[in-house]
This record gives sequence, C-alpha cells and structure tokens, in this order.
Amino acid sequence: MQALKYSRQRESIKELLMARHDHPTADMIYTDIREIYPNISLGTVYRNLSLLSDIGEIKKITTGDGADRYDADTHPHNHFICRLCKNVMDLKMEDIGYIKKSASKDFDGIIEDYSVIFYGICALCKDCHKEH
Amino acid sequence: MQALKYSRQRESIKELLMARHDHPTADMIYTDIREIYPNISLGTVYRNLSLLSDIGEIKKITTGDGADRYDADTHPHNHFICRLCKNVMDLKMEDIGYIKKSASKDFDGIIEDYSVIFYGICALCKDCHKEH
DNA sequence: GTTTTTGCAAAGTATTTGCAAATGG
DNA sequence: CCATTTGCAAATACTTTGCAAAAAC
Repeated sequence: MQALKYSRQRESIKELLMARHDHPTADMIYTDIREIYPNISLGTVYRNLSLLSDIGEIKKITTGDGADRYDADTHPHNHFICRLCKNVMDLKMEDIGYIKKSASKDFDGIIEDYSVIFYGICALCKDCHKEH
Repeated sequence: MQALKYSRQRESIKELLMARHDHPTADMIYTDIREIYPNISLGTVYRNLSLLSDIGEIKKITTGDGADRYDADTHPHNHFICRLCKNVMDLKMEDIGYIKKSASKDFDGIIEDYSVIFYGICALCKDCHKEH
C-alpha cells in the first residue's frame, strides 16, 4: 500500500504545469524546472508526471508525433494539433461528452473515458504559410 | 518528385493488414510477414507502414501506451482500448463526424481530421476479472 | 540505366528502471 | 526509523536512417 509523500519537486512540476497552457513535454518541463531545482533529474520529472496523471491531477496528451504532452487542466476539453507548427492548443467548442453514451450503446464492455484530438492547420500557419 | 514503385513486401504487408482486424503493431506484422519473406527487415515494415499511411491506404492508431497500431480499414470508425488486456477493437457506433463541424465553429484555423479513442474495460475482461 | 526499395546495422527518441542516498512523516 | 522520493546512469522500447546491393520500370 503506497502512501503519498510530499515532494517539493512534484509540487513545483504541478505548479509550473498549472501556470502554462502550452501543453509542454516532459523535457520542456525539465528544462524549466531546472531553473528552480538545478539538480532535478529527467527521471524525476517523468516519474512525477506519471504519478500526477495516475491520480488524476493532470492529463497526459499523446499526440502521435513525438513526446507526450501534459496538461494541468483536467476539465473535459479537446485539443487541436497543427500539422505545421505542431503546437497543441485547447479548442473552444461545445461539450461532446455524449459521444461516450453513443459509444456505450451497443458495447458490452465499459466505456470509462475517451480522448479526441483534432488535426489541421492553425490560424497563424494558415495565414503565413510557415511554422510558428 | 517521387514515383511509387511496386514492391512485393509492401503488397504483402497491406494484404496481411487487410486480412486481420486486431490492429497489429509494426512488430506483430514483422513477425507474421517473416513466414512469407523470411529476410524482410523491421525497417522495411516500418517504412512501408509509414508510406501506406501517408498515401492514405491504411490508418495509424496511436494508443498512448506502447507501439502504434495499424488498420487497413480506412472508413471512418472509432476504436476502443481495454485498459486491462490492451486489445484495440473497432467500435460499432453511430457516426460522430459532426464533432468536426462542432470543432470548426469558433476556430480560425482549418480542422482537417480528428481521432477518437475510447478507453475502458472490454466485455471479456469485465466478466473474468483478468486479461485476455 | 535510372530511380526506388530493400536488408542490415547503427543511431536516434522517448521513457522507464535499479540503486544508494536523501527526504518526509 | 521506515517508507517514499530523488539523482544518476544504464537500460529499454519504439522508430528512423545511412548505405551498398537488389529490384522495378
């Protein structure tokens, strides 16, 4: 039975993640957190991101291209990834939670969760024909 | 400009993928295809899966846990992943293509595509309380 | 004959893990 | 003190790549 003990590193990772909204990778977080804890290791960052994700305090976003991203916003919302600049952004759109019911309808198992990612070209890349 | 040349290996990979519906990984395909082409290399499998995916003949499924899966069925449909047995299965459900319109509504960029994955416990794992 | 594809091996990413030392409760 | 977490380094998992030879056209 594993009791959770406080750690400054974990706290700092979560704070950092709550302060930004660009869905950073473990490595981006590692780089930033080193300014506060210069000796923190990448392994610790990965371990804490996994742990926070397991207990539901953050969300892992698997993009299908490169490293996983992390998001401190656990409210139901969807993401968009620009195929040019690769930025991961929040999408403002109406709730589509009912697709879960839709999926459950003729299914014998249990649908617990779902994740949606939209792909395309972001506003900036659309206008400039280059990456951002 | 790159012209596409026939290759038996590529053809075989596509046939194999069309014959099965379990969304295999590159490595599973590699193992199977070796019974036909014992000298095929894993690199060739990866290269062809990428190529087929790029030209839209197959679909890559990124699961967020382990290797990517591949699917020869390119019709719009959604997938379910059991968090116990990790199987990736097709979901029979009504079309939810309108979430794309929903996402486009207040978005300045271009939504080209989307992918949905449902997570939970499959019927078999639900009944047996163990993996399959 | 020129271009594309292959097999092989090596390299490249992303992530996890073993372990002794440090920290938390 | 005992359990958990850390830093470090090594290991692992997955995928891509350089290159000379083979195959396609």
